[in-house]
Amino acid sequence: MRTSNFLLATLKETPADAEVVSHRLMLRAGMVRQLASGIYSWLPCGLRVLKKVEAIVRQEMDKAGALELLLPGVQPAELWQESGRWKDYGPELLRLKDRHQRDFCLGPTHEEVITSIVKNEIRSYRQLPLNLYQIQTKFRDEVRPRFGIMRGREFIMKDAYSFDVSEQDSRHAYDKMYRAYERIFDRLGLDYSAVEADTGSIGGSFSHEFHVLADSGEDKIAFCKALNFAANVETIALPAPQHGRAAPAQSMEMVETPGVKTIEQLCKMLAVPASKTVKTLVVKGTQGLTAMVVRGDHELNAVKAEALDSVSSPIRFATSKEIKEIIGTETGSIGPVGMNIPIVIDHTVALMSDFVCGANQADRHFTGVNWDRDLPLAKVADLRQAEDGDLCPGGEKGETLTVRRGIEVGHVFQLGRKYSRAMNAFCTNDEGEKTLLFMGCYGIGVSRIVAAAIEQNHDERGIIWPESLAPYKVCIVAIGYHRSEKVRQASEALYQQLDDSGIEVLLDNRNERPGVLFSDMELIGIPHRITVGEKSLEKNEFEYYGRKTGETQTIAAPDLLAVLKSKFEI
RNA sequence: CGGGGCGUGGCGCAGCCAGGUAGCGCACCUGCAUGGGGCGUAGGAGGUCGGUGGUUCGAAUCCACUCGCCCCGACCA
Repeated sequence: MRTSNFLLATLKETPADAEVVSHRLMLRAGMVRQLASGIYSWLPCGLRVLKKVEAIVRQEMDKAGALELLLPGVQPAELWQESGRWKDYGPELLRLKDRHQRDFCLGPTHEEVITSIVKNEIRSYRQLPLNLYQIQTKFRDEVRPRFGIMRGREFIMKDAYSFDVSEQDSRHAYDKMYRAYERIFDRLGLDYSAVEADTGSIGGSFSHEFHVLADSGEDKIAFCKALNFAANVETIALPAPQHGRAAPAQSMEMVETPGVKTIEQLCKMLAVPASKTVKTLVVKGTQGLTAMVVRGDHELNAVKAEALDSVSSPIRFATSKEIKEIIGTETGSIGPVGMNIPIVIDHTVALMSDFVCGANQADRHFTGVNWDRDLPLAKVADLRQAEDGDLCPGGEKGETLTVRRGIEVGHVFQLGRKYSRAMNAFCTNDEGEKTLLFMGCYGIGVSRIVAAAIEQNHDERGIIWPESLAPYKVCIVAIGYHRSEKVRQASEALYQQLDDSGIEVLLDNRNERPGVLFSDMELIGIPHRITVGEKSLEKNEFEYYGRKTGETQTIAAPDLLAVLKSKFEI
């Protein structure tokens, strides 16, 4: 391809809306354009990268024995009513009506459709195991789309579904997918980690998420190097600490805390560390409201809270109106002392003494509060999120956890019989009995991977593609293409030679200043650059520049192809 | 959903408070010049100021409604 025939939609200035680096660079490099909130068009340069990701995913899925198909994006409500998710899915499911006023939705995922196909086609265990996948556009009406392609409403996903006659076979299919995912992310050239994940509302036996490690990630991942353990922080159970509770040293006092709404403000005003305070969060329970108490410097783990019988699932926080009506105070001054709704406290809170908490009166807190003496010890549970430095739950020698941020790009899941049961997907086993199928589902965020790869591979000049993802492998920058016949001929000949060798090459033959050519090629992140100019042509040489290494080298013309190939990673 | 912010040529912004000729930079087009890192120079084209309604002699500017986009949100409950 020549840039003279290409839509090279690069931007010199950064659009004001773009916050994270991948979003900025995708816009600046002319890869995507926003059409509506969370909805993007893919321009040629971006599409080439997207196709690279797709191709790798497709190859490895095929190699793992999965079969590709393509399912509809628009799905009838009946199917979702059958599985129960028409009610359960909530506003993220975009619903619409056709001209006959029949209900449909835009598929946010395809368990229903795939199950309906399989239950009609599969009769016997002899037809199994089966793993079907597709690469398709999905739509989830996110509350708050953000970070460009990273959390869009419309996005591209590879989703696979396995069907087996036994739990053991299903486990087999799961392991196979897990290994295929490792190969995929290796080939994509990403720094990633497979972590134990929450099976969430879907239930199921186990699940792993694949995360690309990046500071802009929305998830927190805990690692334990010593034990080779990694998990999403929300899944990590934290056992009760073994030490006891210190004896009370202070008496309980009410103090004025005007304007204090946050733990930070509270600590500042009273000059106490956050670990001496507690925060009380009010959530909707199965009967009325319930208070959850964690230490001031800890975070409530929504998954753990949800798991409690007394808390409604999905978890919902009480509104300020409800708090005012039932507890009779403003947010910011809530505490367990004299609380008139059920209380659950975290393990660590149960072991605190002389702590600070809200007094359930506006602008007042208590100091020197102690369990048993000032208030009865409440129900104790594991409520908080694991943090950097916490003890590794599997460790016995005091191993600690390190927490980093990750972007979830893949998820493998055992579904068990949830959907086959709801939708009556049976087959006959080797004893002639009808038996419910065991399912697994396996997702990869194809479009998100493009953004994640940029988060991990960029510098101040632009994107630095891993070779496996680059829109073109080599670019030829022709300096003086329109002025020098020599340059034009040499660059065209080189272009032809590379193209004939099956190398994806972009010839920049625009009538622009050299600086413009160089910086655009660096912005869009082409891994290898050959510069053709009169100076070097006189010596029958080309100049090489490596985007990732910054390496420059002059290469004698006859050696060019061989030397260039030696620089390729793949 | 709550809170905040922003909609003015393709992009980035000023003008709005104090109503009166719509402006700047980049990009674009035409010359000249230049040619190894987003040069220089001369000229030019392009906007019913998100939409609707109102106030006014007069609205980008004031008022009301509305649409769109962005950011923040247990941190405290």
